[in-house]
Amino acid sequence: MRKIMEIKKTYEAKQIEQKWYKFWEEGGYFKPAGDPAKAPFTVLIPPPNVTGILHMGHVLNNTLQDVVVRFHRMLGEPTLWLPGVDHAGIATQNVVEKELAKEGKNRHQIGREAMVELIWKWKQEKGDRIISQLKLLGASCDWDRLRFTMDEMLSRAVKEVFVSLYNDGLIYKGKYIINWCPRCVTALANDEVEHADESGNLWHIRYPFADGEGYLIVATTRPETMLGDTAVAVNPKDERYTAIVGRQIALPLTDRTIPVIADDYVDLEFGTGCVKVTPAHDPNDFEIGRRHDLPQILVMDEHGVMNAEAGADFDGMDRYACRAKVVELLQEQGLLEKIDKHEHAVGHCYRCNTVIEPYLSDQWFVKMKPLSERAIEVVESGEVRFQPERWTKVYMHWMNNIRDWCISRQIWWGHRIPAYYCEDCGQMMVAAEKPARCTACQSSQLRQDEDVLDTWFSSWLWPFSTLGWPEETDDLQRFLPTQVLITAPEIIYLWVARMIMSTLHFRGVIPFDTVLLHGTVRDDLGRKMSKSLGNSPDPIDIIDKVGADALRFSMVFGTPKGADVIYSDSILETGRNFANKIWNAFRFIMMNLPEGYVPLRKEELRLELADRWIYSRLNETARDAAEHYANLRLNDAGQSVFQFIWDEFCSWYIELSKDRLQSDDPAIRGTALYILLDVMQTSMRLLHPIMPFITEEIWQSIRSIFPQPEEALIVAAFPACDTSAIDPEIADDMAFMQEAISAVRNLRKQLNLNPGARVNLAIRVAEDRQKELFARYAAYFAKLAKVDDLDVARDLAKPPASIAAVVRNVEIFLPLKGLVDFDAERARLAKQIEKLEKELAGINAKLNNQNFLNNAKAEVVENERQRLAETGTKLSLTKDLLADLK
RNA sequence: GGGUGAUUAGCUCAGCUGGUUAGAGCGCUACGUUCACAUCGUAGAGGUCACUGGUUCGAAUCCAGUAUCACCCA
Repeated sequence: MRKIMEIKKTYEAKQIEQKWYKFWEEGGYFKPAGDPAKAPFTVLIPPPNVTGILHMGHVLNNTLQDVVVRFHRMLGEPTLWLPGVDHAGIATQNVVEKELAKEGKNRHQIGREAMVELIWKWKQEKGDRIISQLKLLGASCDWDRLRFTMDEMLSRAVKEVFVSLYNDGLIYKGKYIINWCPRCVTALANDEVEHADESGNLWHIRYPFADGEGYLIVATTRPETMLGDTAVAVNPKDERYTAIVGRQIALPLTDRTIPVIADDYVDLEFGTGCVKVTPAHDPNDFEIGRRHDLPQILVMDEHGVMNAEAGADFDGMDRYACRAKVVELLQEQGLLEKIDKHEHAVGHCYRCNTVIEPYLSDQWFVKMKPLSERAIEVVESGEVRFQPERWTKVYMHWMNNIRDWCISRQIWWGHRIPAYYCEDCGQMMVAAEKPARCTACQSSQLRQDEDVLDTWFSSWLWPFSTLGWPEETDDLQRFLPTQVLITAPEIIYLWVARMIMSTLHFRGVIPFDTVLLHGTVRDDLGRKMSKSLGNSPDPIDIIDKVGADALRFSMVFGTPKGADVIYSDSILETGRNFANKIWNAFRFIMMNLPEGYVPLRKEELRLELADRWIYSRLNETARDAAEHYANLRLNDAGQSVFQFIWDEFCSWYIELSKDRLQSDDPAIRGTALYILLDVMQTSMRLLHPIMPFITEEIWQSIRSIFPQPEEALIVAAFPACDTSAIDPEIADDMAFMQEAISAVRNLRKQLNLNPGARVNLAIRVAEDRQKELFARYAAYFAKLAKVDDLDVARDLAKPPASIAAVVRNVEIFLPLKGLVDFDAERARLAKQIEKLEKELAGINAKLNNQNFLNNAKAEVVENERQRLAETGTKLSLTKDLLADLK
């Protein structure tokens, strides 16, 4: 027997995890290898922000990816998980700006070049922290291929794409209403705007007709924008207003007159049914303005300060000061009808929380409609599949209503737009490299566009830019299309859809065939984890405490495909306890290993019921787990392996092996040891994708004494199901023994027997086969139910003063030595009878129903017949028992 | 306002193509320190599957409506 001291009593993850991660990384196991004849399996990481630090959302996302990747690696497919980070334009620039602010400086003071240099420096020093954190989690990415969206290679792809789309007429520069942050002085993408409900006012303002007869009332939440109004709109179906369409309004506080127009956009129900139209300061009004060819009057500058167009009274005022003044003046002039309290959603900058101003400005756009057509087709045809399937609808809805994409950002950190302007003649040139001379006037005075591209403009190229495009690299040939993309549904539009479009356009292939969308990690109150709530635990602390394996298992176990994860420390215990359980099963085996152990040869094994049963179950588990992993039902994969290891291997097989390990017969002992080791090492293979570290540790230990063909579990074969080992008859015999043992344990509990107390049993069987089974495996009862004598016979007389249980068609009697509460026993039997009768009634109802017999499938009917017989027998036996007690 | 989804044990949720005795983890109750594990073991309690109709021989499962909640978009 080995020294117990060698293996700690509780599993301690930390050192073990570090040891094996180093072993894998140095051994090059994360690189695509495997069977060259097999098609590669590739997963693209959703690149985290370079500023990011690991949070629970990353843990979920990357754990799922790693499980899938490891599973496929074990199938022998050349597997590549391609990692990378993105430069996160606004977020990163903000981080560095904040540091600058601590020194009392801002970016404008130090200038563009110095600022960009500073951000690069920050990136080298503090960026990529998340990469080392992913390693702690166990992520098996090919780190030699780590990409960054601002890498030379990826930047080249960005420029190529920009120029190409421009030349195809798919990129254009134009005036557009965008979300504008007056503090950051930049356009924001829709997703960068956070909406919050705020209580504001709805000001009702009188707009007098120009001819002096009467007025209309319009309602607005932003009265200052009236200075830029260029029309009033009513719904064409609105009979109240049909007569006034075409008349002119004298716009208050200005000297302008504006027309009344009719447009379907106007809601008849809302407010007065009249809407002021400010095309330069409201997205809906912008659209109305386009339809009716209205002027666009910009009354504010980029800092949210009113300009000359607003009129001399307001020029130079902040937008909120202006609002107050406008209201005040309207009041004075008797044009303010009323003020209502009004709840409405207000957009805020996700960075600085400043209220967003819809703003008309020069921006660059990608024309999306032409790109969307094939992207719709490939999803309709099933070439690209979303899982869970419901997200297909979300994707389609967006695709069918796609809008042009504003790709310019007024910041410095990112890919600068490759457009150049001639200082002399104003000519615009788009080119990957700066032209030497103006194409129109030959001037050499050229200036590059100040704006940079939206970060998504580099990440939408991720499927091919990371593989070396525009070079025709081997990687590109080999790994595109990739297989599974695993990400969060929030970025279906921002990223997933755009990748599909770009890859189809530039490569003519789909980027991936399956998109797995997972849920959000929430706290135990169901709230999203967020910095401001402070409800987000640091995953690194968790890994430090219980290990990455425990964290990974806990996350996977409780998370069905696509569902949210409710995280609390209590779910963590599931993984921690499981790791400990596995560890102790392993420890038990090692403790029983003789010095100089040599495994038996397969032919020397002397298999008995439990052995055949555990192999039968092992193979079923291998089959189920493989299916679940392949179908991305990772929680089910975890569930089946968990259940097999804990409830079957540990609770039954190990217990039953204990006596045999004490046997003097080397064949008996050797058989038990062999199977313990073999089932254990196979189980480690099944579990490895989810808990890579502990499984590698145990598997390597076993391998040193129980030879395995592979050198490391990470690249070991995932067990194929040996269907010949799955034996329903064996399973049924074993189930019968288990049911009987449980029944005896139950009886013991009825009597409140001490767990150590030994008992005798009498069993009345119905078939000779059963008698043989009980006789042969009496040892199981001795071990697991503390039974000494087992008296088994077909015509066995019920022992006097005994309590009994019915298992299938067998009666098990436990003679009473001490006192028994007969009332309690009668109550228990009566309850059981009631349950059985109810069940029987249900079965009878079905079988007496001619329609059921006619319509149901033959096997369903047959199944009911069998149940009728079994339940009937059990019921009558139980009734006899009760009668005996009366 | 438009869309998508959810409602099953005290809690968090499974239950995939209608036929199960409706499951799991945690929690709860009782007993237990026998030589893998108290991060454990054994046994047990606990559910009119949100509501109302419908389809069907048969509905937690399919359909319609109602209620409550959540998320996304505007």
